[in-house]
Amino acid sequence: MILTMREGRLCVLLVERGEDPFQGMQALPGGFLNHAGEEILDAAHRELREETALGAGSVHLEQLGTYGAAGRDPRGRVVSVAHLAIAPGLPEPVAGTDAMNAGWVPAESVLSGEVALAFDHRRIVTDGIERARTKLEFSALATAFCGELFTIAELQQVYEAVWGTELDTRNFYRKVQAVKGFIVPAGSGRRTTGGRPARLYRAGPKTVLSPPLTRPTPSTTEKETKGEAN
Amino acid sequence: MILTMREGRLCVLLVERGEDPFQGMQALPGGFLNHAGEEILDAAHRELREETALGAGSVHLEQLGTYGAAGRDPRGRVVSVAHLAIAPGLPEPVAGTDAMNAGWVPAESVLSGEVALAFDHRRIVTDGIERARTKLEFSALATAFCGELFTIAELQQVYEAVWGTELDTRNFYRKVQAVKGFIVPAGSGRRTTGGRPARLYRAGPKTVLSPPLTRPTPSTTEKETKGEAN
DNA sequence: ACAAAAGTGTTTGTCTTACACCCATGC
DNA sequence: GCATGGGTGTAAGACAAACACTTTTGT
Repeated sequence: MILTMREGRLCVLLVERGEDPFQGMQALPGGFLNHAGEEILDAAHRELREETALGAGSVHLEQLGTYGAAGRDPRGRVVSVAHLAIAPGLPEPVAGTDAMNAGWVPAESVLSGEVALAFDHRRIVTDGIERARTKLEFSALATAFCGELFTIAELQQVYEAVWGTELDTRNFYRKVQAVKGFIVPAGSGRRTTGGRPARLYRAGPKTVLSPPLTRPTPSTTEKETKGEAN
Repeated sequence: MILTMREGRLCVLLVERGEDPFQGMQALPGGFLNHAGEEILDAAHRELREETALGAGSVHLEQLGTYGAAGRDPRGRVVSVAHLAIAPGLPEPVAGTDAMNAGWVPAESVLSGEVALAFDHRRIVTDGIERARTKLEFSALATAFCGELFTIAELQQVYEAVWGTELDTRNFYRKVQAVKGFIVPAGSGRRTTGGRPARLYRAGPKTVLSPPLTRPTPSTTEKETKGEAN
C-alpha cells in the first residue's frame, strides 16, 4: 500500500485488476514471493520498484500486518503480508505487469467507500491510514511524504492531509522546532505563491518525536465515546 | 507469545525445545498451521489452548507481526506470524507436545538478555512487550491481565509491572475513574492484606482510553531538557 | 487498634490553545 | 504594496505531579 501527497491530498496507489478474481476492480498493488528464499521485505521493495520505479533508499517501507482470512481470495488460501510505503509526490505511474491501469486515488474516497476495492483491500487501506495517522504523532514519518528538501508549510500540509484537520501555522511552527533533530535547516529559500520565500529544511536524525505532535482529538474529547465493541 | 502477571511481575511463557534446532534452549510456544484452510487466528487460539488449557473467550489475542528473515530458522525458510496473548495469572503450565518443559519467565530476564532464546524469539518478545506498553496507555488492555473481578490496586500493579515504573496511588485512582467505561464497580469487597476491603471492578465496555493514562516518560524527557528557546 | 484501600483537596508547574503582532521579501 | 510564510509574545485554560489528609472496614 503506497501513500503519497498529491495536490495537498493524501492519495493511495490503486491498480485496476486485469485478471480473473475481481477483474476490472480496483486493488492494491502487490505480488507473490519469488522462489523460496526471498526476504519478505525484499519482495515488498521489489514490488514497490516494479510499480513506481522508485529508488529503494528514499522510501519509507514498513510491515503493516498479515491478512490470512479464509474467504479473502476465492482462488483459495492466500496469506498476504501487507506493507505500508510512503513516498514524496510521485507522477502518474506506469502500469505494471498484472495491472491494466494504475493511478492515485484520494484516500478519502477509499475510506468513505466511494471507491470499492477487491479482496479485503479496503480493510488494509483503513489499517494503513490509521497507522500513518498515529505514527505522525510520535515519529518523524511525515518527512517521508516530503522530498529531500521541504518547507514547514509543506510539512504542515502533510499533517493536515493525513489527519484531516486544520492546524494553527504559528503553533505548528513552534511545535516542530521544539523537537530538536526532527527537521534541520538547509540553506537558501524558495518562494511559491508570491510571498516571502520559505526556508528549506531536510529530515533530521531523530525518528521518535518527544514531545509528540498531538492530534487535535477529532473524536476523542467529543462528548461520549459510546460503548464500542471490538 | 503469552504474557501474564505472576507475583506482581510481568512474565512470558517459554518452553524448552526438545527437538533439533536449538535443542535445549528456551523458545516461545508455537506451531504450524494445520492442513490448508485453517485461519491464522484460529491456529493461534489452538496453540494457546494446547499450551495453557485456557478458554478461548477470556483471553486477549492479537497479531503482533510477521517474521520471515532468511536465517531465522536453520531448517530453511519459515515465516512466523507472531501473536500476542495476554491472560490473567495462570498456574504453572503443563508441557505441550513438542515442549519438554514450559514455565513462566520474568519478562525482565528476557529483555536484559539474562535468558537467551532460540531463533529470533528475543526480538519477538521485545516487540511484544513494547506493544503491550504502548497499548496500556491508550486501550483497556490492562484488564486482560486481571481476572473477571479485580481491584484498582491490582490494576495499578499491572501498569507498574508492564511499564517498570511506580505510580502514585491517589492519582492513579483518579485517572482510572476519570475514563468512564474503562472499569465498572461490581458488588461487594474483599480484603487482602488486612486493611480496608478493596472494592471490586470488572472491565467496562470502553476499549479506547480517552484521556489516555500517560506513562511517566521513562526515557523521553531524560536528556535533552537542556535546549533553550532561541 | 491497625493496616490497607478508598476517597478528597490543594498546590505548583507545565503544556496547549487561540490569537495578536511584527518581520522579510518576491511579484 | 500586498500576499504569504517566517518568527515572537502572551494570556486563559487544561492538565499532571506531588503530597497532605480523611474515611472506611475486616481482622
